[in-house]
Amino acid sequence: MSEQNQQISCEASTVSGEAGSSLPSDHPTPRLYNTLTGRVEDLVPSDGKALRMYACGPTVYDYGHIGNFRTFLQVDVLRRFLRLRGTEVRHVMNVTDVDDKIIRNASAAGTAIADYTRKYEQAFFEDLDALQVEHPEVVARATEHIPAMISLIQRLAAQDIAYRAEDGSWYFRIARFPEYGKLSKKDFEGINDGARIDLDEYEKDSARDFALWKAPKAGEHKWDTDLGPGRPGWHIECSAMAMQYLGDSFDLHAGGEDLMFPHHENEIAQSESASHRTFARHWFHVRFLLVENRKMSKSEGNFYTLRDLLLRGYKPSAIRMLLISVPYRQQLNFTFDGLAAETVAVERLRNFRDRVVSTQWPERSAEANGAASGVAETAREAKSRFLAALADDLNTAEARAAIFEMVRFVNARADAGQFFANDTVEVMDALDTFDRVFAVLDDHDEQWTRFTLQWAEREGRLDEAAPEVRAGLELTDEQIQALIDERTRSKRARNFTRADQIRNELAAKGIVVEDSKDGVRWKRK
RNA sequence: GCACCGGUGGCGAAGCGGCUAACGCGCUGGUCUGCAAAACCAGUAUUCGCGGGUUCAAUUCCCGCCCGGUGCUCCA
Repeated sequence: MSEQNQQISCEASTVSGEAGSSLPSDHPTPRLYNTLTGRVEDLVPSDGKALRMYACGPTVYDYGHIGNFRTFLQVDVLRRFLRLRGTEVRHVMNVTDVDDKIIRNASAAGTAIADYTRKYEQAFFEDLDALQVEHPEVVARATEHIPAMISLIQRLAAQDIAYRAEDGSWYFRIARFPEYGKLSKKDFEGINDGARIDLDEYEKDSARDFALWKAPKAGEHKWDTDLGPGRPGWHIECSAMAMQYLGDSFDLHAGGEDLMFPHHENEIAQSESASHRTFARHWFHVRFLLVENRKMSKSEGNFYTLRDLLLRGYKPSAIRMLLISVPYRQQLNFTFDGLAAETVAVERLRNFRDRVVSTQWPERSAEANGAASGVAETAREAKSRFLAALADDLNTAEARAAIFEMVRFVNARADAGQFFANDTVEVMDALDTFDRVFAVLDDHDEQWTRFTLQWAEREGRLDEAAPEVRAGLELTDEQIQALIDERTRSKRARNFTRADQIRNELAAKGIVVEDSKDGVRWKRK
């Protein structure tokens, strides 16, 4: 019924895509698990035009860690997949640039909070770039949306759902929102919270009531507003900005699993109490990752920022590949062995693309015309399997498997002399489709490693960089090429001792040399 | 304690009622190569945490147990 209507409206918006070869059957409707309903459901723009989504962004008080980035990466997979299908995306992300931690850290550093947060906000977007994460259409800073938050609180106050406590803070009256708990599936009916917490201390009517607006403590940064001086609560920030940019009701809200309660539950309570409409129809939660089988934490000593990993010599592409490859609803066990494995896996795909693009493939002869080598068919099949897997609740593991199977098959055909010039189109189409979501084939790794080293130098943290990383970037491309040319001359002169010496020298600096019929290739490991 | 999720080869990880249990990495042997690398071929889990049950048939469904993780406390 409604499902069918959605399908139709969705296809109408798909047609605008450029790829004429893409049949509708190649583009099954994306289905995604919805935390709110507990079911896998179709995900289509409710207005038939753009998918409106809100994703909780970073609190910019420090550098982002790999757990943060798993969430942003999975949201990136979602938006890239939607765009690949031709669905327009309107993606809003907040930047929380005021909260307790920021206020504390800024005052400890003796700087204004804006100066303190600017650095980390910039670093956050640099990290996203390193990981090839597309930027949202709208990035909204909390501190620039105070009036929207005030007016939302006022809407709630007008209904007596928001109330002012004695100290000037404003709270949300949970008793007025009977559906409270519907997202996290918690039942608050039987809870007698007064028995557990000393209410006077909180100046709240009920212990569960949460802060919308916090009265300032002495000397703290504050905004003077119609509600009185203070600063916004965390939850109201997302409600206000989501509603400002996406309307009272929109398609999807995303975030890490820990945000489900209380943050997202509170967002729902605030927003739906104010608007009397469904806030977000679909809720997308990304599970936590483990590091070496333990929860990542500073006390465990397994806490890694993206920059930590880059300084150790791991490539952004491998990190992206690893964090993306395990479907978002599964806990992912991040290990250094796994990261090394993904480095090789990315390498395999890049080698394959190079081979397809740079080889002079024979034209299919007239007599061979009838006998299909199966390459084009396999590529087409791989592409549709890839798309189907992603449409099935973003099964990235299955999706990449389809591409790897194609790679092995095509490599084998090519070795057997059964790959022809006109097969390239289909194979590259499958590969490009893969990469529009996975985004690991273009090599930006060296660029970001270099960038991170420069950053470390500025921050006085160069000693954290692995020696091989620094050594690998010592040689310029020109110097490397000169050595390779010398090696080639030595080889021609059958001076293999010198040739191998050069190869070993380069290898020590992380540069790998490969010979093939089509010439010498080199790359940074 | 209550709630939820997961335990599949050396590692990571799909599959979730019946196909030889994907895929990546690793390892072993081979082809190619001056040697490597890349690529390919062959091999690498008679078995899916443990014990019951349902079924003609279970890794896939149900029950119990063990182990790991998460939430309940402004950490993605």
